[in-house]
Amino acid sequence: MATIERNTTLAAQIRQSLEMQIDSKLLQPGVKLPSERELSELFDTTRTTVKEALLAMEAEGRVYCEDRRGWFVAPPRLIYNPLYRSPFHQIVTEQKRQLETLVLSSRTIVATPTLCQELALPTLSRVNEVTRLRKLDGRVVLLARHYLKPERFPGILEHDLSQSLTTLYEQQYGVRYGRSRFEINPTAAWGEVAQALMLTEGSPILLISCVNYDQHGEIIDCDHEYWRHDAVRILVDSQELERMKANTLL
Amino acid sequence: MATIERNTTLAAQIRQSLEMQIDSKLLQPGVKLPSERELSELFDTTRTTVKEALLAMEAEGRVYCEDRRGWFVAPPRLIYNPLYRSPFHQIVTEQKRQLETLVLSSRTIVATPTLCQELALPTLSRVNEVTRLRKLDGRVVLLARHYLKPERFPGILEHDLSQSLTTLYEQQYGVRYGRSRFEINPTAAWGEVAQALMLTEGSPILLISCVNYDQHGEIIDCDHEYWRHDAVRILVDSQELERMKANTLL
DNA sequence: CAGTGGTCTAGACCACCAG
DNA sequence: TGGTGGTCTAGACCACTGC
Repeated sequence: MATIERNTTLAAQIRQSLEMQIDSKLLQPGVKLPSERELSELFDTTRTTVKEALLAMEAEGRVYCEDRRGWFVAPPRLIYNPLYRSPFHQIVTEQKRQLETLVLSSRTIVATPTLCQELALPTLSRVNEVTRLRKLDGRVVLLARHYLKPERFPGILEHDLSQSLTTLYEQQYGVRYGRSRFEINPTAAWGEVAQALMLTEGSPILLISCVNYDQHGEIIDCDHEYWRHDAVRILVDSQELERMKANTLL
Repeated sequence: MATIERNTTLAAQIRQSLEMQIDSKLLQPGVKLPSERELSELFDTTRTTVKEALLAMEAEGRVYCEDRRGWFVAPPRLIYNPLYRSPFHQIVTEQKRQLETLVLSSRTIVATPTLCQELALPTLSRVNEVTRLRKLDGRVVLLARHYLKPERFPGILEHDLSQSLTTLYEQQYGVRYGRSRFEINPTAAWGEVAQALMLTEGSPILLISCVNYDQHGEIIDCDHEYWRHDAVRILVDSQELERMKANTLL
């Protein structure tokens, strides 16, 4: 919550002013803020200073920016447990939110060295790559690239890949997730990633990389998830893991 | 790795130029970059543009800024598993790095509503708060605030709190960590946190909140860890958890 | 085509840090 | 005290979006 404070900098005053509007629900999640130019007139300053305030609020996850579209009030973060490999759709609906999945591409490629290492493959192996964009309540929040071992999922690229891969694995191939391992890196978005997430080049994002194993401990696939950093909150409970295990192995 | 590309923007060219120097080890981790003014002359541009390039590199974790001190080449990230509650000193030395811990304050306070909830305490309970600053290879990377249930650790504030709390708990109070639960929030640094981490107000950071339970499933303590976002890489393996459990419970 | 943010210029004054 | 980044001004042109 924003509190009234004596603050030295102009940018801090702009921030507080906007935060008070947001806290008081006068500015609702998803609503577009006035343009940088309008704000700079409102606060009798320049775009540079307004932008500085907005960037700090963006870092905090209070507002977000869509490239050349404008600034918006950030909705609540999605709570996400990367170890909990249930269908993503389910995770989202349990939080009473709406998911949309777009398949950007699906193809077979030669694995990069990093991928070979992650999937424990010999060099120059081929892998299936599926790139999907996910929208939360209509907003782009996640670009996910899945890399599958082709021999485990023959012909999978012919299926409808906008559905849950978890379900597809299980129903079509009898493969279920067992243990998994993930890594979180705060980093920046460039090129395609920035474009897909509608971010400016160099914006901070969260990169979550998962490696998944089946019920027999064999590697199934891995994925690289590029998240808008304000859209997610990671939550991991070691106890929940026990329950998951019970569910998976029985 | 930076590759030579035709890039449109000046800021991107500055970035690539600096990244090439870093990749080629001409600029070693920890080394100070030329001042913003020098760089702007070097690249025949203004401080604004130089700063834009530096901020993007900071988001990526290639460089970092110390408030009013200058810009430095970022050292490799520390690999950190928040579920793995072994002495932090051990985690750091295993990665052949050097840890320094400074106790900033230790006192008894009235728990905030958030804290009461996290620790499952009645409202207006008192808790012991220990604030510590941690340096990795001489660089401030983490401000950690621990909140302990006072009745579990009578007189703990009299001990030397710059040592491992894990060890202190076990040796002085016979308390060992069992399960735990953590949460990761990308957010921004304000006030004391920004100051302690030598960050500009509003810089992006990673907030990791942990709640820890003892071997009997009772809550022991929780902590709020404010990390410089470029200093850490979270890694969690569900299998490792099994081993941990075996170690803790036997 | 009007409006948006993205990028960039060429300065200025300040607080703070280090020698 | 000289040099650093922090903050801020008052503009400009551009690429792209959305009507």
